[in-house]
Amino acid sequence: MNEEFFQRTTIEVAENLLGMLLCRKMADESVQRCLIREVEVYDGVEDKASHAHKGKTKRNAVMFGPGGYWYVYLCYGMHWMLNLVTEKEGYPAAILIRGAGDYGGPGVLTKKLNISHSLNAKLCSEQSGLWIEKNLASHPYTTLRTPRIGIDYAGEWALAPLRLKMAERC
DNA sequence: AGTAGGATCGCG
DNA sequence: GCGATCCTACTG
Repeated sequence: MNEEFFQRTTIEVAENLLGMLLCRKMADESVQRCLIREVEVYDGVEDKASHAHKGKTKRNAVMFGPGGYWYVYLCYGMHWMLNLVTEKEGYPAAILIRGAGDYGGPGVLTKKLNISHSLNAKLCSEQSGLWIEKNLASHPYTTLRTPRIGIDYAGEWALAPLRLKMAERC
């Protein structure tokens, strides 16, 4: 994936991300490929649920940079959250990857794939050991949109249908 | 320097 | 429904 892919609107990238493969080079040089099933959109400074809402800080600085980089941070003192930065330089936005492969929940995902702070601000590319690939064997699915998880404090933004989930077509 | 509050999880 | 657990950001 090149920067053209990541620097579109966040919702666009999120829709594309579903059904693609999250690829991780493990310590033993093997590569794990996980189908991305669930993501959440955090778009702009207006969004009260976004870390960018309170302005640029040392932690969230990556969100303000160009799309195509990983934003990894610690949550609740024990879980690493994996986000993909989107949009152009100066516009803070990211997509939280909540579920991929058989791993449900953002904290479980990063634990299984051995993802932590060392990947923060790294490029989403094979050279960094964590990247995205198109899924050549994709199955048909529909996209389910619901409110995001764990952000009740965000007022009206807590209701916005910014969680995208892959659902089997029936 | 001290502190409040999380984009969670797994066990009851 | 709750406790674990620690970093960040904000306050004084």
